[in-house]
Amino acid sequence: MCGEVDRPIEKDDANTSVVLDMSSDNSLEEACCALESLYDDIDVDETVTALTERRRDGSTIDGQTTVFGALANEHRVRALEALREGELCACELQIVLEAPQSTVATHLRTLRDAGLVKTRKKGKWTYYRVADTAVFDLLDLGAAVDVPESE
Amino acid sequence: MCGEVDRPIEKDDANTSVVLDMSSDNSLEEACCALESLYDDIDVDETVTALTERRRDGSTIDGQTTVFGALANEHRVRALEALREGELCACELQIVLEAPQSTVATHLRTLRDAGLVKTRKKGKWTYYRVADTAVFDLLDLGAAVDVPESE
DNA sequence: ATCTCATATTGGGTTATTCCGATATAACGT
DNA sequence: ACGTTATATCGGAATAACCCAATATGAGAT
Repeated sequence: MCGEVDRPIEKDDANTSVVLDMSSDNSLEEACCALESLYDDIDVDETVTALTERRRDGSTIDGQTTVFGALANEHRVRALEALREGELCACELQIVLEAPQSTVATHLRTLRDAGLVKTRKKGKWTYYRVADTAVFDLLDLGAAVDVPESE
Repeated sequence: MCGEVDRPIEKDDANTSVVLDMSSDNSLEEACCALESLYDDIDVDETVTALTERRRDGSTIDGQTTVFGALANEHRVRALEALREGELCACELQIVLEAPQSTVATHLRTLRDAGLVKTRKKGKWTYYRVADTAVFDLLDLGAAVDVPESE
C-alpha cells in the first residue's frame, strides 16, 4: 500500500556534506508509510518536499559541528572557563588542566582550529585568549541546559 | 632548579569528575618551571593556587560536555534545525535526516538525554520538540563562530 | 487475542577521539 | 655555535562514537 514516492533529490548541491547513500535502502519508503497514515488526506510528495526544505545549508552545519565538537570535552571546556578572566599562556593552562604538556597542547590546537581561541606569541611563550566573547555565551547557554539525570 | 611545589590538592571535593592521576607524572613540575621564568619575582605556590581557582565546578562541566557532545553531530544539528518551525514526529524527522529509522531513533535519544528535546506521545506517534528556545540560541552562536579553513 | 505499524533498543563492525611518551621546532641565553 | 626551555607534533594503543540490520516494545485496529 505504501508505493513509490517522487524523491525530491538534489534540488541544490549544497547538501554535499551528507555522506549517506540513499539509493540502496528503504528508509524513505518506510517513513512515508508512516506519513500517509499520520494525515489521512494529504499529498505525500508535497509533504516530503516541505520536510526537505527544513534542511539547512551543509556548510553551516559543518561549522556548527566543528565548534560543538571542540566544546564537547571536559579539558577544553575547563580551559575556556579559565580564560574568562583573561589570557593565559600554555604553561598556565597546563596547571589549570592538570594534564601532561602534550595533552594540553593538543586540546589547545583543537580549540584554535574551531576558531574558539586565538594565540599571541611573545618570545618562548604562547598566550591563549578567547576569540570572541560569544564563546562565553555559548558556555553559559550550555551550562544552563537542564540535563535529565539517570538515563 | 625547579623544585618542589606545595600542591593545592583537593581543597574541595567538587572536582571529583577529573579522572586524571597526577601522582605518577611530572606535569605540574614542568609547568611550574615555565611559570618561574615567566614572572621573575613571584611566589609560585601562590600563582598555582590562583590558577587552581580558575577551575569550575565539575558537575557544571559535565552538563556542558553532555550538551555540546549532543550538538557535535551533523544529523543531530540537522534535526534541531528542522524543529525550529515546530514539532515533528519521528517519521518526519526520518525524512529530514535521510537516514535509517534506527539511526534516527538513536540520535533523537541522544538529544533527549542531553535535555535538548522533549517528547509527546500521541497514539503510535512520538512528537519531538525543542526543550527550550535557548537551544536555538546555542545553534545560532555555534553557527556564528568563524571557523578558520584549511588546517 | 492477534495483526499491523511507529518507534525504541540491541549487537557488533567501523571509524573517530583521546591520551600521553617520545621527538621535533623555535626562541632565548651564554 | 651550543645548551636550555616552551610549545608543537607524531605514533599508536585505549576508548568512545557512529551506523544500521535485526529484534523488541507498545499502541491501535480487526
